[in-house]
Amino acid sequence: MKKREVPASVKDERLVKKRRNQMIKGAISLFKQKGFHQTTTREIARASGFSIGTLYEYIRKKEDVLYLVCDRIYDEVRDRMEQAIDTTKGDLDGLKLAIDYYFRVVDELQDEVLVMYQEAKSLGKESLPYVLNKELQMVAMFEHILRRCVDNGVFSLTEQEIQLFAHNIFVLGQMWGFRRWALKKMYTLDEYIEWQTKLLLEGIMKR
Amino acid sequence: MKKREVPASVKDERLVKKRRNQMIKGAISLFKQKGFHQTTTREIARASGFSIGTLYEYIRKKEDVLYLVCDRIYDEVRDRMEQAIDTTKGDLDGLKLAIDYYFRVVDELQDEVLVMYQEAKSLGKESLPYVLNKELQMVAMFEHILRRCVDNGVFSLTEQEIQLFAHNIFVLGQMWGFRRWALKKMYTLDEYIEWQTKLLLEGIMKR
DNA sequence: CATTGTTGAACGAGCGTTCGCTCAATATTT
DNA sequence: AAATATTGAGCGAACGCTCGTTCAACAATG
Repeated sequence: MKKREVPASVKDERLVKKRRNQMIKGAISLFKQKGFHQTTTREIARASGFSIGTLYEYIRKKEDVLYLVCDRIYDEVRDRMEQAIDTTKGDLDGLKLAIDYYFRVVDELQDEVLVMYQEAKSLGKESLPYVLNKELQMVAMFEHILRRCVDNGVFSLTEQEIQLFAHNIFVLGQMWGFRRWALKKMYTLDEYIEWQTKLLLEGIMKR
Repeated sequence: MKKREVPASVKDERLVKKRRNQMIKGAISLFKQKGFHQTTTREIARASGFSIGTLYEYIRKKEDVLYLVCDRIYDEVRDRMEQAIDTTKGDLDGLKLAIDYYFRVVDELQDEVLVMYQEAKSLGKESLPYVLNKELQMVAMFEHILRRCVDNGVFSLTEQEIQLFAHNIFVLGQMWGFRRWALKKMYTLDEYIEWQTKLLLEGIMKR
């Protein structure tokens, strides 16, 4: 996945990285407040700590900033997940912990997740599939855990059910981020995780 | 809920309604293709069948169009639901039917739902709560059904669980709309409804 | 002819993007 | 080591264009 050198010049690698980081950090904080479309390139430059001219030394189009931001956020979420979750164990507590940890990551990065969620659609035909693919990779982490559980006889699901269930975990996690206007009035994060885990695993039917 | 007369003039009611309908219809089809921000007022006017000047006889700001569109879409979804769902019965089949019907409405109006979902955030501080409230009303329909079921002893849930579960139904329905890029590769609508209903009701645990 | 409805040219703020310039740091020459 | 030349990151005024919005003129209605 080496592609996507946004400009083409041959500047100092260190500097480019540093400037990009300034840019991403500044842009995320602006996108959180006003969204991608209402944020001007000049604002991004100012928030990054350099001028509009310099900004365009490191990107070609405004949309490139959005791409870099989405890319970074996904990496951040994925890194945190990988760092904390053991996808190989395959027992029920492993699954519960994965859900718990994922929901907490979404909570901690809720602004970032919201940005990505709401603005990703503004990416061009070129970048969008690349970003969506990153999302599928995260869903695949849950699929993997579920498959291990099925192998170990913790519960039995078809492959189709595994994939759907993984999507559900993923989306219901995000839901805590993008529907907080409604949910935070009703639950704390801990309660949300607890009830949601219960509903996911056991459903609502009497047993 | 009489508020929100977007302009305030005293034109012929019939005409105002007619023009607004033209506008909403034209705008929805444009927003579906290009989103709110990339759609110009001139395009909206042309798609509505009149001129830019006339457009501004019936709205004050571009955002008013978005408000009208969101408002209409919610009404459309809610009307279809109310027309088909009996919220008073309170048995298991009633719940299943409600889910089934809701998912099919989302499927049928998927472009519209997507528009609302992605663009509602562009509404101003004034209109957004009004629209979000309409969303809660729809969630409340599911809450009502669930409460009746609990009353009838079909299953037992706390009030908190009822509300969360209603949100889950609502969001997992929308998920079929906003994640179709991933889901349509795996399931038909019928399959989606079938598996999703099963997962929602029974969870994944062995019983 | 008065009222109501329609039109689109005109406006101007604001936008993304460009490009000629600056100047400290570095390399080369003397 | 002093003098000179080269580099390229950084800059921001300026450009061209788009788009939301207005309004004086015109058309239709009754």
